[in-house]
Amino acid sequence: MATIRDVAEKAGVNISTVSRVLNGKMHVEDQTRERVMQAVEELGYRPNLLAKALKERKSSTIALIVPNIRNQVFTALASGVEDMAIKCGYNLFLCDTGNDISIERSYIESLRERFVDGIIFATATSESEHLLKLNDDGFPMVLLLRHMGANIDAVYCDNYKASVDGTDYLFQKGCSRIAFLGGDRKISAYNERFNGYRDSVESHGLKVIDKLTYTGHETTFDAGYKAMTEYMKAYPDIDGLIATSDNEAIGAINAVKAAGKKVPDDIKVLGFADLDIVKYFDPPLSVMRQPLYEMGSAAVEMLIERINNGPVKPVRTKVFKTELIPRGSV
Amino acid sequence: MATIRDVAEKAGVNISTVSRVLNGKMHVEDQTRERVMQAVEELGYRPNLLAKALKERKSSTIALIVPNIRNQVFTALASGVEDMAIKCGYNLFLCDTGNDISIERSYIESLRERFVDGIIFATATSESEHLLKLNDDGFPMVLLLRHMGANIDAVYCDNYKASVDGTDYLFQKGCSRIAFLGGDRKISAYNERFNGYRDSVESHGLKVIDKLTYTGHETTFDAGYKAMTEYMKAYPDIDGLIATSDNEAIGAINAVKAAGKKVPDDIKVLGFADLDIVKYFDPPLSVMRQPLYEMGSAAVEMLIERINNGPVKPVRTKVFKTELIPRGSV
DNA sequence: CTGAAAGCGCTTACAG
DNA sequence: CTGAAAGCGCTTACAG
Repeated sequence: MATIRDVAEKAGVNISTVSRVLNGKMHVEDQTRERVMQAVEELGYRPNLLAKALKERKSSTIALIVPNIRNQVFTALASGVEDMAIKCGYNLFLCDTGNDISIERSYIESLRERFVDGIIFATATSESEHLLKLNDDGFPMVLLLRHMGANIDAVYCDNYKASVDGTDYLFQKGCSRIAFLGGDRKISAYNERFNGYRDSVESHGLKVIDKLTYTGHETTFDAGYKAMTEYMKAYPDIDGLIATSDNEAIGAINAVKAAGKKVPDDIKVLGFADLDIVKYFDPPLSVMRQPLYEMGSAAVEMLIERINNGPVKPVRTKVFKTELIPRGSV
Repeated sequence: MATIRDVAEKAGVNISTVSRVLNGKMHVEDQTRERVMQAVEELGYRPNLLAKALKERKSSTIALIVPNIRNQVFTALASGVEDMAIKCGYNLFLCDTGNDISIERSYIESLRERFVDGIIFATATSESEHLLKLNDDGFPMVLLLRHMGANIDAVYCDNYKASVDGTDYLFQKGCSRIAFLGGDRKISAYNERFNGYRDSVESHGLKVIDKLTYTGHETTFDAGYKAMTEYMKAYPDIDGLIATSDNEAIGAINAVKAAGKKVPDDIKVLGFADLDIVKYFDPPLSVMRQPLYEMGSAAVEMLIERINNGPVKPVRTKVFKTELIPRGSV
C-alpha cells in the first residue's frame, strides 16, 4: 500500500502538503493540488485511517450494543443505525451481549481501547450502573429504546401513552377482561407499558390481570404461548390481551388457537412494535407501532451531535410517537 | 487516559518492558512484572489498540457484509459471525449494502483504510468482479452462503442436494405438479436450488414450472405471494411448491389461503432456511434447514485461518448439510 | 532480562 | 502557500 510519503515524493512536495490537499482544510495552490491528486490517483493511494485516528484522537467509528440481534426489534434498530452511521461517515461495530452484563462490560472495554467515538446502547436496565458511570466519565453515549431517567441522552417511544391508547382501543372494541403480557420491569419500556395498561384498566373500573410470574421473563414467542395458556386457565373469561412485544403476541395467538378459541372473535390480541413479519401472520397482528428504523437513525444523529459538542450541553431525549395499526387480531 | 509511558514511569521501567509484560511474549523477571501490573492496575491503564494496530499492521477487526440485515437469513448469519468473532478476539464491523454494488465497493474501500484483517461477504453474485479482484490482491476474505466457483474461500450449504431432496419429498408426499419459487439466478444458491428442483422433477418424467419472470426478483414475502397467485392462475393443477426462501414460502402460503385453498391439503409448501419465526406460522412451515448460525461461525474460523496463514494455502470450501424439518405445511 | 531508539502513517502547530 | 519537525501510543529489532 502506498503511503502519504510515496505520494509526496511522486508529486515532489512535502507530506504536509499532501495531507492538506486530502483534507481540504487549508488553501493549496491549484498547481500543487493537481500534482498531488495525480500522484494519489496513479498510486491508488488510500489513507491509513488507523494512523489518522491515532493522531486526531477520533476514529470515526461508533458501536451499537444489543441484547440479541436475532430479536427483530433490534434488527430493525440496527438497520436504522447502520444506514445513518454510514451516511455520516462512521463505520459501525455491532455487539451482541446475549443479555449478559459481564459481556457488555468487556465490549465497552474493548470498544474504548479501539477509540470508538461513541456507543449506542439498546440494553439499558435499571441495574446498568456501568452505563451511568460511563456517562459520568463524559463518554459520548445514547440509550436507545430503553432509558434510565434523565441523566443520559436517550431515544425511545412514548410507551406509557401507547399502552394506555392500546388498552383503551381494546375496550373500545368490546373487550371487558383484558390481560397484560409484560417483560422484565427493570426495563423502562416494559415498566411504562405496564403502567399504561394498569391506568387504562383501572380508569374503566376494572382490575389488572398480570401474573407477576412473568416479570423476569424474556419477550419470546414461547414465553407468550406459555403465559397465554396459563392466563386462559386462570381467567377463563379473558377476552383481550395487550402484549409488550410482537413476539409474545404471536405466541399468545398460537396459544389461543391451540385452546380451540378464535382470535379476534373470542380473544383480541394487540402487539407492540410492528416487526416486519407480523402482518403476514393469520390473523395479521394489530399493533402499537414503534418506528424502530427511525429511532435507530435518530440515535445516531444524537450521538454524533454529542461527539461533536462534548458533554457540556444539557441531556437530550427524543421521544417518538407510536401509532395504532389496526389489522386482524383485534 | 493513561498511556504506556505513564505506566513505565510509575513502575520505574522502560516502556518496552511494559509492552513485554502486557503482551507476555518474552520472559520478564517476576519482580518487574509485579511492579508493572500494579502500575497498570492503579492507573487503570488500557492499551490504545489504534496505536498497536498501526504498528503491528493488524487491527483485530473483521467485517461482515450483507445485502439486507432485516432479512432474517442474514441476521442468523450475523449472530454466528459476531459470537465467533468475539470469541476469537476480533471486533466486528457490520455493513449492509442494500444490494447496491457501489455501496459495497465503498464499504470495501473504507474497511481497507481501517485495516480490517479480513471480510466475510454474504453478497456474492456472478457479477461480483470486484470480489474476484480483492481476492486476487491476496486480501483475506470468505464468501458466505453464496460462492463464486473455486477460487475464493467459501462456506455454504449443499443447495443442489437439498433441493433434490426437498422436491423428492414433495413427490413422496403425493404431489405430482410441483412449482419452484426461485431467486436471482446470478446467486449461486438460488441457481443450484433451481437445478436440484429441475433434476428431481425431470427424473419423475415431469416438467418444470418456473416462470422466469421471477428470476430477477428478491426473495420477499410479497414476491412469494404475488408469484403463487400467478402460478395458481396459470397452472390450476399445482399441488406443491418448493420455495428457495422461507419468506417466499410464507408469502405463497398466504396466497394459497387467500385463494380459498388449503395448505397442505390442496397445495403443499416447502421453505428453505428455517428462520426463527417460521415454526410459529399457521401451518408451521416445513423446511430444508440451513444451519445459518453455524455457517456464520465457520466463516469466521476460516477467515481467521486465512488471516494467519496468508494467501498461500489452497482455497478451501466448507459445505454444510441441510436437513429436512417436516412440519405442518407439507 | 532490560533499555534506548527507530518507526508504523498520519496531522498540525511553528516557521518562513 | 509550503516545508521541516514533533508527536499520537504503541512494538520490536538491536545492544548490552
